[in-house]
Amino acid sequence: MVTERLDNMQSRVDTPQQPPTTPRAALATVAWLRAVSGETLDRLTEFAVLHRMPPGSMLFEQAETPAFLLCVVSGSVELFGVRGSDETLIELVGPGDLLLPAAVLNRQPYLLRARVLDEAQLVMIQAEAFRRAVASDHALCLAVLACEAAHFRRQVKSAKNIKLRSAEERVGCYFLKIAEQVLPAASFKLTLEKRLIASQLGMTRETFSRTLAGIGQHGLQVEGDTIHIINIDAARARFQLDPLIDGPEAVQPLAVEATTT
Amino acid sequence: MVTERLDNMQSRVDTPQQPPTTPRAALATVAWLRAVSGETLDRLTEFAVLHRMPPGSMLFEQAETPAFLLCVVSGSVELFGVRGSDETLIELVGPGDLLLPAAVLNRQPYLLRARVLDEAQLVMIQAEAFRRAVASDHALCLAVLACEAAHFRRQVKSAKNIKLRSAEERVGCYFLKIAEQVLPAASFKLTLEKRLIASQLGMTRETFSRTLAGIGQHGLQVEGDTIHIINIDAARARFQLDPLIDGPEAVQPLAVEATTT
DNA sequence: CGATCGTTTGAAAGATATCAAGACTCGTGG
DNA sequence: CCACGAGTCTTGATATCTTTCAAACGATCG
Repeated sequence: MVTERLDNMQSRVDTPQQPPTTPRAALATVAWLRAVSGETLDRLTEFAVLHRMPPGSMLFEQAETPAFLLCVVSGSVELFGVRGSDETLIELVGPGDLLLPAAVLNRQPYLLRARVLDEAQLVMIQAEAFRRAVASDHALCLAVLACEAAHFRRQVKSAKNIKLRSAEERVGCYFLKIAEQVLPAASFKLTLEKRLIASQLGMTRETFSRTLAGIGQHGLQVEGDTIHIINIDAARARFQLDPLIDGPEAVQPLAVEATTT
Repeated sequence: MVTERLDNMQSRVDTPQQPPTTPRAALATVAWLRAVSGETLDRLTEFAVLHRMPPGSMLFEQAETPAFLLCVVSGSVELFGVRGSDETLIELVGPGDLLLPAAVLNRQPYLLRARVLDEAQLVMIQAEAFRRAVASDHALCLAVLACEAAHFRRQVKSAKNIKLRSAEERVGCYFLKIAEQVLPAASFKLTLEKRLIASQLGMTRETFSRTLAGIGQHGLQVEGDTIHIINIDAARARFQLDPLIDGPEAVQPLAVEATTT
């Protein structure tokens, strides 16, 4: 039995020894900022604060103009598209990720609502300080670009998933993907509420729930929040994972070939 | 009567006096590269080529590893998600935009298939040259970041549109948005094939076609490829545009407050 | 003219959402 | 300790939406 966090958060294995206690120390835990100079990180965190927020905390509302750049140090944050009283989960954000840096950079309103899912530590950096730092520090700019590129590719994958696959296929691939990851194990537990998985996959909880039952016919037996891998080959036959949809999408620092001068 | 290009391509009004004849001149027409030094643009285009491609030309296939960065100078390019024999339009790209720079920067496979829609002029820049230039020129890095940010926000808007609205609402808002733009006019023509609009909006051509008929009840009468604005208030009452979904998303160069030194 | 491609339409099946009710979990306060 | 309330999950019945398959229509182009 293995417990697995979803896709965007394989980095769940992190849990640094000691949780950082200052904004500066928090940023030091972010892998893709490694190439950024200490001075820039100092400048960035000069007026920053490190907050611990309980689950359910609203971080910002759709249409708000960003005052801070938020960086998730630990825990997780859900980003919802909102329309009237309906919400749909657009992205789940985990340790080391920024919350909608595009809106902060462009001084544009947030397109999504952010709410804490698992108790989270967040670094809050003044929006203007962030913009200035990106504008003046090339290494930071490169790092943010890599971060933004990863976010873009995740969105494209999600769009393909929703537009090209049926509800059952989306659910099946979601589970099969986790199954392959934990594979020597015979079962795993969901770490995400079902209503959130359903929303992320673009369907109602009821449809998701029903699909769950039917999926037992394809080698994946669902029992509460644990999934038993009964017949992985049957699952593979029915649900074909596509790396261009289901593959991971980590932040990759820009690599340039050695200059052959 | 007004002819209008869609959303991503309001920049249709451009058509520079003389089409550029060299890669270097072509990049000079791209607005968001204005802050980039001439030397960098020279370096970028040293081994670049400027191609004119007829409609239907395949530019690259899903899963390919990028060899070039493509920049659209004129015309337009469709980006499809592909699964077996199914295609879905994920993004339409017009003059001044880059084709999936995220894949090029990260040396990752393309997630989409690119095909020329309207005859296009394209600058082809060696992928490695592009990466090196971004890594060494801060202004270019900033410009690409702004470009990528705009792309990300477009994807989020599209995801909200598809997950939060019904098929009829998506179609209605699509038309109403154009209607508002051309407003003193009483009608307008579609510049995009209906099958492409349908695909972009996440439905089949048949569903789209049927929805078209029903939409006449809400003040927008469809006749072939021209839409008559019969009753704009009825349309507004039924279809509520949301700037956080339907608003434009142009590339914005990073603006930093004046340094008060 | 015939071929191709995009569009429209019909009829039927299928997928998905909605509404409503019950089961279950979990934390709180009596 | 138990009962309660809130939230989640499941299940059933039903309605709606959407797709599928098929055919016909209309343009465009050699």
